[in-house]
Amino acid sequence: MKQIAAELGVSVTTVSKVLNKAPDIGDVTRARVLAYIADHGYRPNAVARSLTLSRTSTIGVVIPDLMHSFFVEILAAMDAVVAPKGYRLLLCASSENAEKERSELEALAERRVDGLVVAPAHATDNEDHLATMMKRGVALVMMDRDDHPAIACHRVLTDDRQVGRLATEHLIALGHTRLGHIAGPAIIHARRRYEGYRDALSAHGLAFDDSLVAEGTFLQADGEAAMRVLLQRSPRPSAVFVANDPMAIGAMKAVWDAGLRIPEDIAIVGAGNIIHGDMLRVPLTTVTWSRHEMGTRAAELLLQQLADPTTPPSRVIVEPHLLVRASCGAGQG
Amino acid sequence: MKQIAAELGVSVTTVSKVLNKAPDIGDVTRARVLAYIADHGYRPNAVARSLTLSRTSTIGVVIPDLMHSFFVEILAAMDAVVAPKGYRLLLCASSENAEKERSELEALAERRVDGLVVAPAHATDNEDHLATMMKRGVALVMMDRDDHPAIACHRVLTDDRQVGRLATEHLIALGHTRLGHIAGPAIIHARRRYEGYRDALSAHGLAFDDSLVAEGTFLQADGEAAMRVLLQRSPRPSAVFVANDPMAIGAMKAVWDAGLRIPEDIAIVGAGNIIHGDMLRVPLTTVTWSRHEMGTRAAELLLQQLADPTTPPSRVIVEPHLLVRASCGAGQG
DNA sequence: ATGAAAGCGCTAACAA
DNA sequence: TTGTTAGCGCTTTCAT
Repeated sequence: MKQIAAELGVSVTTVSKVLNKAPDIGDVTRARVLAYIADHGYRPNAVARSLTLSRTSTIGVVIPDLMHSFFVEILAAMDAVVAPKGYRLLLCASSENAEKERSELEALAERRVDGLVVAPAHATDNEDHLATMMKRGVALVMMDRDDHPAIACHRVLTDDRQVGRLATEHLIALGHTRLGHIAGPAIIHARRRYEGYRDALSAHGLAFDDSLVAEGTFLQADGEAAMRVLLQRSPRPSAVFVANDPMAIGAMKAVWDAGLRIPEDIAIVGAGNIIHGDMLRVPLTTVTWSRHEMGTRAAELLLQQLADPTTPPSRVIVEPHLLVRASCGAGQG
Repeated sequence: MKQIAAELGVSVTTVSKVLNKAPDIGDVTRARVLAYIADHGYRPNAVARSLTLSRTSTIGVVIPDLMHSFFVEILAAMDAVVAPKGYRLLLCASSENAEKERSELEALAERRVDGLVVAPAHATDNEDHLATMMKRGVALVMMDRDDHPAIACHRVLTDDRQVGRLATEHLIALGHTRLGHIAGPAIIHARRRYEGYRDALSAHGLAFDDSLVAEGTFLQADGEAAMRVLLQRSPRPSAVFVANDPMAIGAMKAVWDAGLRIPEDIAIVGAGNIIHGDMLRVPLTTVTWSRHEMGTRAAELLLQQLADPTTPPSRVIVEPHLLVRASCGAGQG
């Protein structure tokens, strides 16, 4: 393409300089080049540019669930800080599946993204990839999830144990004593929510009953299946803390399919404040924290790391709080 | 990197051939190379590869609303057909904004995507870009929206006029006579839904009342604002066809905020079958069509176009049908 | 103020 | 079966 631009009788170097706003270019030449570009509709080739610069101005983002508004909101916040700096986001979904995640990470590695924001789908898998990418100089931020302790990267998280506590204590305050939990998969993030649940139980002298805990992968379908299991227990729990909102919605479905009512027969509290959670048949009480802050902080850390790769890893915690709606019953207890 | 692989005393060509599974390579050499790659964790540089091949194996996707499950479901379907062929999707959101769309299209052009799937946000803007990209040999599929008639590309659509008819006739069958419409923006797709609404009106001898039509951009917030406008009319409409589900949800919010009931005071029908539409406080009656089929067909057409750029443009229509839930009241009327 | 030359990591003829 | 050579489109010293 620049060949063609050399039709103006200038060198490719000159054109390149014009495009990069180099100062050492004559005004007339610059004008000529700009004019030519304007009406011939030339677009620089980012691929070639990336190759020479060994920099793609692209940030890979790997999230576990594209259908969950939580991650999409974070994404939007990241994009807002990163786009003005000339970076683009390359979005990948792992579907809470370590293998899919691996293949996405490999693709991102081959594409030579400058940075990476990931909410890992698994506690141990793919750690090699993450480590390799860091070693290669790819800036890494771990987002929402806190596994892979050996990876020394920035982390933007919420206080998951507190999430579990807030949710469970709300239920307890409402007078429930037979409390179930639908847990997430075997990652530390889910584990902490579970621990928060147990914290609250023991803080209030309630016995822990193993049979009242079911497990899912954080996806809606699993929440439904898990709730069906809990409904088999007798006596069944009168209230359930579900580890995230998509599963909570699945759980609600299971409750209604069983002909029971929320919250009269069973109270439900989720986490993550999914979109339209306030518009549901029974508005979902949930624990929430700022997606905007998570996305913004993650993006800022990423950019900082890109600017100065020696920045020591930091750990930012976005505080959660309870959002009371209708799915646990009337008042604040 | 291949320099380093030439540590094995072979040429880069040889390594390249191994990676591309060329047949003319000795078994022992192949094995040695593969072994080296395996334990040195080498990843080919897709940027360089793209440069030589002038092919990125990337398909750009521009959708208007990342928070709308409709598009995300289509995306998932596309990914499922395209990924096994070695293509990756590069996702961009226009937020129903022509300027944002323009900047995303420019970025995709610079990145030299091989193909493009777009649901255009505007009837005329950015047509130059689309045309230029086609001229450059980028395979283009227009998805869900049918503007830019001058662009001769594949199109995967639903029958939008029929969408409007189905929705409106449902309302009429239920006995409503004062029918409002919350329309989408000035694109043909929205216009057709509006025409379907008018078709149904006149087919049943109902007068069209201009004051009962409000307009939004397809985003939820606009649906809410538009419904507030319609509620000012007196008498207000007893039923409203909203051009898509996100706006329908916004509209529901406005109705409830005004202290009215759905469907008793006002019936609502949407279009697009948004996720959790069945779980809303009042389950949303909507017109639906297969996102899976749309995504699959779009992806297949894209691949075909990539394989044979001379393929004449085709036009596939995915038929819509009514999905009755509760937001318009009891029975089938 | 402008340009020549080298090189980013890869693939594709074409030779050997 | 393997290697040599020549680019892909760009940026970047370093001369001029």
